[in-house]
Amino acid sequence: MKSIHVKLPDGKVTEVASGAKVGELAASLGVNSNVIAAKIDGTQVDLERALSRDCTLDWIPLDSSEGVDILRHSTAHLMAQAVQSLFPGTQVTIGPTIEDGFYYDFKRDASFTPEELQKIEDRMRELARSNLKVIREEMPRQKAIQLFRKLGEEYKVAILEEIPDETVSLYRQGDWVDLCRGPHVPSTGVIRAFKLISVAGAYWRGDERNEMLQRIYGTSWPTEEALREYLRLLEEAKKRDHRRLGKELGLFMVSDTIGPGLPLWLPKGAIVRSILERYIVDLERSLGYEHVYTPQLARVELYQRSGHWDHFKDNMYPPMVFEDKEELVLRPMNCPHHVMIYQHELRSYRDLPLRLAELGTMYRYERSGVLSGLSRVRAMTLNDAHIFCLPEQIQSETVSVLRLIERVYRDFGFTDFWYRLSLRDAKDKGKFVDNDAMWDNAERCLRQALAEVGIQYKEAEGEAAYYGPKIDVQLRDVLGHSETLSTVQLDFYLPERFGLEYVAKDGQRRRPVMIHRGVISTMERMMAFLIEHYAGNFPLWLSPVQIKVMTVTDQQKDYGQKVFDKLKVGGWRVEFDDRNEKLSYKIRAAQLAKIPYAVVIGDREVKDQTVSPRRRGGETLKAMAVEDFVQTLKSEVARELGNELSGSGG
RNA sequence: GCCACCCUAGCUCAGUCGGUAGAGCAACUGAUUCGUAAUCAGUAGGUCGCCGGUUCGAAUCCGGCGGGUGGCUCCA
Repeated sequence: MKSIHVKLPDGKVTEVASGAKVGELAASLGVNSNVIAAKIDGTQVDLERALSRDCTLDWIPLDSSEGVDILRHSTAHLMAQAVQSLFPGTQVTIGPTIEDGFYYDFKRDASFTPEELQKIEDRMRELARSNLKVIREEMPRQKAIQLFRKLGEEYKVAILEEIPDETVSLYRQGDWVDLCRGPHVPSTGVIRAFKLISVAGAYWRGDERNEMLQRIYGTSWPTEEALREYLRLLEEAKKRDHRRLGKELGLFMVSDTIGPGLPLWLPKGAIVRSILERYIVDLERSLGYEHVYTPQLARVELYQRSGHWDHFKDNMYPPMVFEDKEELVLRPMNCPHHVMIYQHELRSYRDLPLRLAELGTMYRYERSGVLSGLSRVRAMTLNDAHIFCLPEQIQSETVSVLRLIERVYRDFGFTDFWYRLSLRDAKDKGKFVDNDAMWDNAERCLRQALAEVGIQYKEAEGEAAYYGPKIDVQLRDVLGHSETLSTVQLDFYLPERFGLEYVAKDGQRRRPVMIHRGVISTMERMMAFLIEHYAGNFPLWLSPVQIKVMTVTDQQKDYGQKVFDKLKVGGWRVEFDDRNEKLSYKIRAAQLAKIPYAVVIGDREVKDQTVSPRRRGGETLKAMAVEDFVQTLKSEVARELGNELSGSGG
């Protein structure tokens, strides 16, 4: 019998008989029983895989990221097995792993009820307990097609018909079989800590023209503790949800009567917003942006000219018609308005780059199913700017926008984000402007800028704007959804459509380039992120109410009022709680309202003409004069602005 | 827009098998004057999302519509 050399993870080389199984080698070496799969020369394999040549071997333990992924995939299989045993006639389609879990899409006429979900979970536990061996089997593709056709699995047949390989692999556990690349856990007994989460509709192959399948989401973990911890984190995340905190803290509301996706900013939310607006406008002005105001209505012709009407109509509200003459639309974007400002006078190359910025309110018709709190709305105010520049300024302008984005994120302490280079889908002719040279050029410019700043990014085909490619910055909300916060879009198209010109050094008329950019997104979405980011505990400089003055008894009302007035006049956002309640009751209320400072006033403070501040969270400061307290506040704000807003760390 | 689920007082939620609504918190009134996360008592508050149907009778059953939630699709 031939023997082969296997290099183990510790670097040692061992000799085994050709044909020995990976799992047998693991057992003979006494490796951790947690190992559920392995990698041969970097390719994942089951423990049942036979070793047939010299190779390098790595173990995949259950609690490694690869191991958990395999576990979840196997759990998806277990669920499909349970579903098909409980509901004969249900067809399987695909069942991949996703972050923190898995799903499987089924074709079944009825949808799954919550009770059925529970039944499925129960059946899964039975199947797991019976510890079925998971067996891989390879067969010619045509034979597999016959097999699944006989089983009535039309979707699997469809998938098989598109697989290029002539040999495919199946996995069997008990009497159940599925088409799958693998690898899988050696037996169902490995699957212990799982939970089915929800049912949802999903289109076959993700195309809404196709039939809708029933998708079941679930999660699976190496241990019960890990599962419990995950479920606990989910609960925690829900408490940070901006929709919940927005309601609890009185920041914003949505009214059915006004309409979905049209949020109202309550006084406290409006304070935060106005501070944010001042922050970004000041920052932009310091960087050479000029702010403008433009109207929210425009003639339809404007958008026909800009191309929005052809490419963006589905997201626009229908026009308002006046006496069959004039048609006006609510604007979905203000780039054409800024184009008009550019064209208002003859521009010289010396005027460029011209950076026009606006906090502009836009209206976009979003399909009802996608609306969500403040992060997905139909009326929104964008932190928008359009940079008109010379072609040779593209890179430096793009770089400075990227630096601005990085600066702002540092200021607010955002760390969980990534860059996406969004490109067109060249096959989708209707969706994107058709001009290959223009797209290629724009794409090259963006790549160069990203390289200059040294930014890592992922590419996404089909995510571009209709007029050009863009760099998007994706942030994750507390529930794990990724949303675009910032964007830099390069546009050769609108300048062409509107015939923009500048007078070059040689006196010739030339065409400028436009860069569309948004840094803090819309005020709505930024607010949503900030609420979740701070879990409602806004830093002092942003907090809608900064201080709550409270008396211990009615005896201190007069002095309390004086303290309150002094702070109010000093420009602090302060409230006075002089209700006839116990101090601890008032403290609790202030804490729940997430107010940074409670200022306690009792007999001692009246006598000494002091205040006793208590920080949100419970830290009590020693009694001090109001003036000293104000100094404390001032230095705290300075520290926040210093650290957060200069980006100097901290 | 599509699939599923949900909608009861300002908020969070009970409400068995159909017999015209209940709690806690908040609000208000009174008592209490109490020093760092809930003092006690009382009062008021709801066309049970809306419209229609079944029924002697509907928060409860059925249908339609609206809104929300989780997904799908879309996402400038």
